[in-house]
Amino acid sequence: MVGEGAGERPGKRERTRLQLVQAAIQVFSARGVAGATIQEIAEVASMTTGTVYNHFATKEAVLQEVALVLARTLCERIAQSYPQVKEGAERMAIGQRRYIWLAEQSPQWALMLLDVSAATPLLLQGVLKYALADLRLGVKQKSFKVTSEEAAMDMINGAGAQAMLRVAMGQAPPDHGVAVATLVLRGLGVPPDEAAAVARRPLPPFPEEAPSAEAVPASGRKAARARG
Amino acid sequence: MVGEGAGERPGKRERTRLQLVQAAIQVFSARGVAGATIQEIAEVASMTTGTVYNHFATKEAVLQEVALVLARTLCERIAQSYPQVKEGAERMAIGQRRYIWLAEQSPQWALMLLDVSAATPLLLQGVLKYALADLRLGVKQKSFKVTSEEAAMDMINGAGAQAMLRVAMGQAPPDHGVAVATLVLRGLGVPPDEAAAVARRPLPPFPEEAPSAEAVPASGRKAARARG
Amino acid sequence: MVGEGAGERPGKRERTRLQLVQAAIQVFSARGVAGATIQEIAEVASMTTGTVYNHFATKEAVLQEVALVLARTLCERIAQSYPQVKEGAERMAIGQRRYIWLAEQSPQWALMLLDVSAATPLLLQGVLKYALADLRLGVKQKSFKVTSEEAAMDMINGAGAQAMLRVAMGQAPPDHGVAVATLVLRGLGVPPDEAAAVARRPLPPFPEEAPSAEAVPASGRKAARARG
Amino acid sequence: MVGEGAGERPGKRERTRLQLVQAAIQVFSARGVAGATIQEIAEVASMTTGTVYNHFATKEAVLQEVALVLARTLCERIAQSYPQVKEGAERMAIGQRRYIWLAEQSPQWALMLLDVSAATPLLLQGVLKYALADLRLGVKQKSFKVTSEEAAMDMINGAGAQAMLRVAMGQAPPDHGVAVATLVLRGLGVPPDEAAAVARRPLPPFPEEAPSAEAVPASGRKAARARG
DNA sequence: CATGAATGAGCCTTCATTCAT
DNA sequence: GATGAATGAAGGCTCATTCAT
Repeated sequence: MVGEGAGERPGKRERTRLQLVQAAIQVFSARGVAGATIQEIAEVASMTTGTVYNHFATKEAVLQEVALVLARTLCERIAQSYPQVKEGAERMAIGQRRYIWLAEQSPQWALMLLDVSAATPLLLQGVLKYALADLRLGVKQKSFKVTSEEAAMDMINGAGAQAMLRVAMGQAPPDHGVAVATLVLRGLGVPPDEAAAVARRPLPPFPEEAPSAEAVPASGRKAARARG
Repeated sequence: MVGEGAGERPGKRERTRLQLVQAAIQVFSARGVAGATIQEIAEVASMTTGTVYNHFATKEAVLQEVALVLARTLCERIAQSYPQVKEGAERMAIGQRRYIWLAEQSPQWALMLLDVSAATPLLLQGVLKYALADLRLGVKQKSFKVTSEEAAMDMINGAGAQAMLRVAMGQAPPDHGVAVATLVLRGLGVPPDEAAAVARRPLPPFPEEAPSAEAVPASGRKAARARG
Repeated sequence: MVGEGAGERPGKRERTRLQLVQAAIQVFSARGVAGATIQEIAEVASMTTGTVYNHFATKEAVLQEVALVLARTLCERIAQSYPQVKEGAERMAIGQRRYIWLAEQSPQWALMLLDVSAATPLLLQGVLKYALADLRLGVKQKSFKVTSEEAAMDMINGAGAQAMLRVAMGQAPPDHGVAVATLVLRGLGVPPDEAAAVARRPLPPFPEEAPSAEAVPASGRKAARARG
Repeated sequence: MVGEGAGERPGKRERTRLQLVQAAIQVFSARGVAGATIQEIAEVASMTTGTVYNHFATKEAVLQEVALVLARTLCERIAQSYPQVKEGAERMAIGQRRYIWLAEQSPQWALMLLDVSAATPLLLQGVLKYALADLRLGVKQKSFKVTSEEAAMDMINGAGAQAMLRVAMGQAPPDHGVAVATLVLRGLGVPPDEAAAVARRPLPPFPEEAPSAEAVPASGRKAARARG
C-alpha cells in the first residue's frame, strides 16, 4: 500500500497491539483470566471489540500474547538486575526473592501472573529458563547437589509460586521471601548456615517501571482462581 | 405400594446427592472446574438440572461439596495408610510421595484435584492439616529445623503440587516422587544422606478403591490449566 | 370411607386448607402475588408442595381461594362494625376510611390486598357489593345524586384504592382518610359542609383480629406490583 | 463501502433502540408486563436477545424506557391538545375524559398503560404532573376548593384509572368519561350544575398517531391483572 | 484498518407440577 | 391424604465472534 505514512515508523499497528496487551493485563488483574471479557479489554484500551479481533484471532490468542510479553519483560528485568552476581546460589535466591517481592509490591499483579501461568505453559516456560540456568550454574560450582533437575525445578517453581500466593493474599509473615529462599537453597544442597547467609544478602536494586495494575472499576474478580 | 423393602430407606436423597457428587467429579476431571456445567453434571448423573438444584443451591456449592468429599476421602485414606510410622521425616516423605503416586495412577484425577484445590480453600485446608502435623512432629523430634512454618508449608505444598502436575502430564522421570521428597526433606533440614535414605524407604500399601475418573465423551477440557 | 374419626369434626382437611391459605396470605404479603412460590407457601405452612396440590389444582386456584377468604373476612368484619349506622353517606365514609385505616395499620397487608385485587376480579367483586349497597342507600335517602352508578363506583373504588396505596407507602399526610372521604362524598352530591362533617365523625370500633402479615424472612418483594 | 447515503447516519443504534421499544410496547400489551419476556420482545423486533441486552441492561430497564417514552409521548400530545383552554376545571375534565377516551379507542393499549404505571413510578409521575398543574390552576381560579392536594390527586388519579379499566374491559355505559369527569369536578368543589356543564363540553380534537397495539399471536396475557 | 452493532449458542437458575412411595 | 424428590420447560443474561459499513 501507498498511504502508509513513513513518519509512523514505530508501527502504528504495533502500538495498537501493545495497548491492547496492556489493557488485557489490567483486565486480567482485575477480573482474573477467566472473568475477563474481550469487550472490557477493548473498552479499557479505548477501542472496540472489532479492533481486538483485528489483532488477535481469539481470546486465547490474547492470553498467549500476554504471557509472552509478561515473560519477556519480567525475565529481562530480573535477569538484568543482577548481572554481576556470579554465584549460582545467590542468583537463585535473588530470583526467588524477587518474585516474592513483586507479589508484595503488587498483589493483584502477582495473582494475575499466577493465573496466566496456570492457563498457559508459555509464560512459565520463559520464566523457568532463567531459573534452570542458575540451577545448572550452581551445580557446576558445586554449591548445589541435585540428582534430578526435574525435581529441583519442581521445588523451586512450586515453592516460589506458593510463596507468591501467600504473600499476595497478605498471609505471609515478614521476610517470607528470605525464609523460603533459605529452605530452597537447603533443599538444593547448600549447607544450612550458608543457605541462610546467602538468602539474607541484600537484594540488588530493581530497574524502574514497576508493573502497573491500574484501576479497573468495580465488581472485583469473581473467584481468586489462584493456585493453592 | 407397601412391598417396598425397608432396605431402601437409608436415604434416597443421600444416594442421589452422592451420585451427583460422583458425576461432578467426573465432569470436573473431564472439563476442568471452570469448564464444567451444571447441565453436563446432571446429564452424567442421568438426572435433570432441576434435580441438581434440589440438592445444591449453586454451582459453587457443588464445588464445595466435591472439595469436602475429596478432602475427607483422601485424608482419611492417606493418613490411615501409615499409622505405624512414628518418624516425622518419614511421614512427611510418605505424604509427598503418596500424592505424586496418585498422580501417576490417575493423571486426570490428579489434575482435577489440583484444579479444585485452586478454586476452593476448603480442600487444601483439609489436606494441609495433616502435612502441618507431620511437620511439627519432625520439628519436635529434631529432624527438621525450620524458622518459619509458613515458609516450610509453602515449600512442601508447592513442591508437591508442582510434582503432581508434572507427573500427571507425563513429563516426569522415573522415581520423581522420591527425588522430590528427598529435596523437600533436605530443605526441612534433614542431612542429605539421611534425607535420601528416608525418602527411599518403601511406600506402605494403600487401601483400595482407587479414585475413578471414568469416561466423559469428547470435547476435552477447555483450559488445561496446566502449570509446568 | 370408614376410617374417618368422628372426633375430628371440624374437618382436618378443612383445617389444612385453611393453614395453607393463611400461609399463602403471608407469602403474598411478603413477596407479592407474582413473586410468591408454591414451595415457599408450603414451607411457611410447614407442609410440602405435594400437599398444596392435594388441595389446590394450581397456583391460580390458591390465589382465587385467598381472594375469596379475604373478601369474606373483610366484608363481614367491616359491615358488622357499623350495623347501627343508617345513613348512606356516613356508611360510605366509614367504608372508605376503614380501608384507608387498614392500610395505615398494616401497610404490607394493604399492598397485598391491592395486589390480589389486581390479579383476580373475585375479591373486588365481593368488596364492592357492600359499597354499592351503601351507594344505593344514600341515593334512596336523597343524600347522593348520581346519574351513573358505574361512574360513582369508579370514583369510590378508584379513590379508595389510590388512597390505600399512598398510605401504605407512607406518603400520606395525617387524616388522609377523612380528606379523601370528604371529596368522595362531595363527588356523590353531598353538600361540601355536610360532606366534611359526615366524613369527620368518629370511626366506630373495629372487631378484633387485625389482619396479620407476620414475618417471612428476607429478600423482600421484588417489585411493589401495586397500582398507581 | 462509500456509496452509503449520509441519510443513514442519524443513528442506526437509535433506530434499533426505538424498534425494540415499540416491540416491547406490543408485547407488554399482549402479555402484560409480568408475562412479557425478553425473547418475545426480541422476536417481535426481529432481533435476538443479545441485541436487546446491547441496548438495555435488564428487563427492568426496558420497562423504564417504555414508561419514559409513553409518558413523554402521551403528555405532550394531551397537553398540546388544549392549550387554548384557560379554565382549570375544564382542563381537568378534558384530561380525565381524554384518558378514558383513549381506553375506548385502544383497550389493549390502555391496559398496558395501567400495567406499566403500576410497575414503575416514572410513568405516573410524568402524567400526574399535568393533572396537578390543572388542579392548582383551578384552585387559584376559585373553581376548586380542596384542603388536601394529596386527597384530590388520589381521587383524580384513582377515578381516572378505574374508569379506564372499566372502559377498556368494555363494561362501561356510554359517556362514561363525561359521567366520571362530572363526579370528579363535584368532588373538587365545583357546583353540580356547573360540573355537569363543564364536563359535557366537546373534547378538543386530538393530534394524530393513535397508539398502536398491533397483533401478537396467541396465548393471551397470563394474569389479566384486571381490577374491577 | 477501525468500527460497533448484531449475533446466537449456551449458561445458571427458578418453579409449577407430577408421581411413586 | 401426605410426602418430597424429581422433573423439565423457560427465563434472564453473558460473551466470544462476525461482518457490513
